[in-house]
Amino acid sequence: MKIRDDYTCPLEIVHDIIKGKWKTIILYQLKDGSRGLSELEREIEGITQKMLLEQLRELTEFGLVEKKSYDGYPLRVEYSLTERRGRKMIEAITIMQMIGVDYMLEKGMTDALLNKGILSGEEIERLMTEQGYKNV
Amino acid sequence: MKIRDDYTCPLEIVHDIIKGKWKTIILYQLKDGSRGLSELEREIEGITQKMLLEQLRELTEFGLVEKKSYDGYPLRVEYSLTERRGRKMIEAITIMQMIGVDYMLEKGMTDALLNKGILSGEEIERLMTEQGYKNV
DNA sequence: CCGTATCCGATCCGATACTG
DNA sequence: CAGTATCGGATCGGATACGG
Repeated sequence: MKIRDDYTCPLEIVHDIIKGKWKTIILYQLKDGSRGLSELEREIEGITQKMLLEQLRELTEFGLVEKKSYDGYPLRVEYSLTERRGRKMIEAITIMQMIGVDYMLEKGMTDALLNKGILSGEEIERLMTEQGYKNV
Repeated sequence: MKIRDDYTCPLEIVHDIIKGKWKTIILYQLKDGSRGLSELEREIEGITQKMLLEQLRELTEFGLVEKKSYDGYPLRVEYSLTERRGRKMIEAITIMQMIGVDYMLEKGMTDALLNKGILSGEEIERLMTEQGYKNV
């Protein structure tokens, strides 16, 4: 991606930073520590190597992700969140994920939440009662 | 936009919620109170009526924005943030805006920050010194 | 003032093949 | 294991015209 230099407000940059289908998912995957390319490819369901590299490059350009290469064989590369902006973005993504969870509870999409271990059955039960969402 | 019903993780929904060039800007514009369509059109530089309506509809479908219509002449419609999800999203957007501001400071794009009244000259001076960014 | 419809170039993103 | 190149369908988003 060509980074513009004529942004007129911070939210325009925000858009460029988070746009794309995979950015938030990649960042979230990095929140527990650095990862190699193939690890990410394995952990993120459905992503292709091309998209992964493309989005990682953009995230790096914006200073949210850091890349370290180690020569030798096999090649080793590590991607990780930057302290300054990457960690900060995780704060925002965490809030947004809560909104996503809330949406899924409202629409009764509880299976995915259970399967991915995001919430336990008890937590789902409690939250839905709390919010007045009907079980479907 | 057709809302899917087969999301497998909350971050997929997050993506649908925030994607599009104008969503965060529209939400941010609503943070200080409800707005009519033409007000938003006037306040958001560069947006077309078509995009505005499209994005407002999507934000409404996801429960971040609420729409109230009042019959009569002239027609009056008010868009506002929902307490439950709209306000929550502003928390995330605020964090992301900080990242955008930081990026602009690093790249020396201080004019836009001054012109929009986002930061004062003194604040810019202080932050740049604090972060070790060089004046350009 | 508010909303819909259409056309069309730009961009996104998945598939696939290939290199060090 | 890590990364590049290309192609083509789908989607996005701006311009513009029209309707309630």
